[in-house]
Amino acid sequence: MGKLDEKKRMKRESLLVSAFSLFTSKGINDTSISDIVKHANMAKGTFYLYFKDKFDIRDKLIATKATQLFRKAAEGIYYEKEIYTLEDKVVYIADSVINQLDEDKMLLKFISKNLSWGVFRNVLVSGTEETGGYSFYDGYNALLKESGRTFRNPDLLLYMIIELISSTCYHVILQQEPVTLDELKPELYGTIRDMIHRQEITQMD
Amino acid sequence: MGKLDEKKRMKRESLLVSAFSLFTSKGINDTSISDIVKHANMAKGTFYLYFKDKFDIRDKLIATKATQLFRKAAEGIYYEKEIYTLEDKVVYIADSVINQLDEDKMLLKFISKNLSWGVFRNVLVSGTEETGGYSFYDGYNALLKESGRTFRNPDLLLYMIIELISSTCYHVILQQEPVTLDELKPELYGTIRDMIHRQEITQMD
Amino acid sequence: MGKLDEKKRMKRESLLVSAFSLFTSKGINDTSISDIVKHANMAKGTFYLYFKDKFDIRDKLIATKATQLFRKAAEGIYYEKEIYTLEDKVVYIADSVINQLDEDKMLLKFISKNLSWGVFRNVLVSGTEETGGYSFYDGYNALLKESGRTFRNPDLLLYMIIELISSTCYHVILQQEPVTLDELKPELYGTIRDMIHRQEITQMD
Amino acid sequence: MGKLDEKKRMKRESLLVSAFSLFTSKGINDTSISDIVKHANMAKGTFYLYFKDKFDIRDKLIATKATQLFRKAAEGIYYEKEIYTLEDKVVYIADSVINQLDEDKMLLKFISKNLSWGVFRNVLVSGTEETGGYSFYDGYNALLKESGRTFRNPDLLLYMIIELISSTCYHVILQQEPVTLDELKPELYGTIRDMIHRQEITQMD
DNA sequence: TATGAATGAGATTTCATTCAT
DNA sequence: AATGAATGAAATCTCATTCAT
Repeated sequence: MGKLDEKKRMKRESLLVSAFSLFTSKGINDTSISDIVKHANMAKGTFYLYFKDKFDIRDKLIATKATQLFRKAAEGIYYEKEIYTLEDKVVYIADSVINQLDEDKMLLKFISKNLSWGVFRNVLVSGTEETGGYSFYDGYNALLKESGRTFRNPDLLLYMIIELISSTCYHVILQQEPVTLDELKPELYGTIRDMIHRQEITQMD
Repeated sequence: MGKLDEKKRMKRESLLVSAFSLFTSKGINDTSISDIVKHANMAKGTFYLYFKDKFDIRDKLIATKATQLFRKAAEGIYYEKEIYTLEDKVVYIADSVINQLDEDKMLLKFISKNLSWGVFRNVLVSGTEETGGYSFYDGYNALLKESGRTFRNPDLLLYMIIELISSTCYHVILQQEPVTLDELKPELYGTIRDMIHRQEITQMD
Repeated sequence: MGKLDEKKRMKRESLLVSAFSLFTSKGINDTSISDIVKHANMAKGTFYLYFKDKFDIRDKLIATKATQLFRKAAEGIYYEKEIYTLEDKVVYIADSVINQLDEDKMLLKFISKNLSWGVFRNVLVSGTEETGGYSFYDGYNALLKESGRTFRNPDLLLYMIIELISSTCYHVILQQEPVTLDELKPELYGTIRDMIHRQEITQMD
Repeated sequence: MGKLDEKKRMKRESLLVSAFSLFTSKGINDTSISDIVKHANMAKGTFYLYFKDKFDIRDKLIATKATQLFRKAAEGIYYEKEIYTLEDKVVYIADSVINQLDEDKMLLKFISKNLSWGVFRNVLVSGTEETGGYSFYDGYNALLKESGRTFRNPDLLLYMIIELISSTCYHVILQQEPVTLDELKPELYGTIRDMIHRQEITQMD
């Protein structure tokens, strides 16, 4: 991580920035490696010193961007005093993620088109070079434990929440269809609370 | 529909079949028009007599496949005697769709990668040449009316149900991750029931 | 000529009209036979019943159009009373041709791009199906004879006049460069008179 | 000019040579980029490193060839002792150009089919990469000034001379029709002298 | 490390022409 | 005579990847 000297890190960063900019504006299919290096003011061959191909740089980008997104959302919770229940915390994080995506629609497009559960696990569960060692998954499990409550299948719960959010928000944010984001939010957060409740194992079970 | 003579209909059908087969096995990006016509045993130029380009044939395919899927699910309900409540009916249809996709994983891949809410509306709401005039949307609204109950935003309800199903089932069916389909189903159907309940306007509202 | 029944003549005419319209608006290279038949509301195969290929129909068009152009110019001279000298007559005809082309720039483009001296001879010297038996060349020679004067090489004279006119007028009419048509005309007509004078054999020669 | 390293200059030159050879033998329309690179022993993609498309290479060729043609003609005049009048000088240059074209009929075909007044201005008036900074137009104006005489519209004079030469010589050189080149020359040069005379402003004007 | 010229396979698309109906 | 579906050769252009410098 700290091994690469500064100059090399800058080149790599520059390629990532260019690729993100082009992927989100023209789409991955219509972005060529030529485009990326031209945008980054480098020679074509240089690309291959840092990345294997277009899909390699795409995956590195998703890791970086998704990590930033979730880290920022999770960090915010420390500054909030009045959030006590698990439900409130999960909804708080969800809301933060959604608001970030609403403000950065390019990011939304990019993440939604490319973030699959498979990639998600790789990115958020285990730290990679891109994530800087941060693991959202660990944070989620800490939240559950902290609450002192028990859940049947925490992985499934997380999975369903994430899929529900990402799938419903995409069109709503980009097209305001079939409802606006403000109309969607209460239903969405209500449903998330229901999901948590449904998964809880009470003493009576 | 009856306008095109049989031979032309067969050619067109043959191209659709070939395209579907290749799209699902190699992916749309890695399927060329050359591949499609070769697979269909035709000359390259023939493709352009029937479709504008690769995206045109893709859209026609989605329309066809999605319509078949939903129609089959909705039809089944007529043969079931013991389903009375709206919740039961919706879950029955969802279950039918999921089972079809579980049995035809190629179809699942294709639909999931390409069925957006935008396309969905075009396909299921209004009849096109591909749908043969069938409208799933009309059927859904009939179901609601039939139940005698009132809902705040039926469109939003349908949107959320469809997005939840399609997003959660994709990885579960294809990768059995993070749970198996049998483990997912009760949670999913429970959540769908919660969603319907949540949207209902009772006299006390 | 009168052999073809009316229906067939109409089809042929329709193809010629469509081709001229497309050739002048999009250029010959960018006009396909498909375009022509589509514009003429016919089936593709029909084209080949009347013409061999694109160049065949082009040549027929040039013949028709060039003949009309020169015939109209030459006819006008009969209605003019005050034109006596050969020079005046030639300039009169030249002026008429130029004015026709100035008024119909599509025609100018088409003729200039396609009328070579080789084609010109075929078209204007000997009557073809397209020219309806009219020969401008005969008319020209009659003019010379009528004047009672003798010229070294009447063919060369005609050739030089036609080439000078067609080459200088093209850009001037279309681009008004390097001068306007009104500025060009006196120089052009003066030069034509010089040419005639230069070619005349006087008794002193 | 000295910027591109030798190897690149050679490749580019090789493409120009191949294109010229094919354009003049088969015509531009019937020459494909495939033909050009095959003839130049290169890969197809290489063409696009040097030229935008077929029309780009054509324009570059015209510029190069036309410049060479006029430069050579204008240079010759310095070695001639016995040429004093403006008329003699212009006729000398015209004769040189015509003789060059007579000796290189491929060049004649290519230039005549493609050299329009618009292109001519771009090529001969202002120096481009292809012309190496040489401007025939400047040389022409210097000739006029040198003569101490005044002309109404020097641009028009040049335009008419060039158009007359290029249009009359094409068929005569290639087909010996309607006269041979030797028969054409005296008429042509006589007419050029008339044109110059006609444009001169004498004190009596 | 970095460069960028060169490659050539391959994708898309057009279109003149044929021929069965 | 007229049609128009089918053909498949051919044209244009792109682009990932290599490699000599």
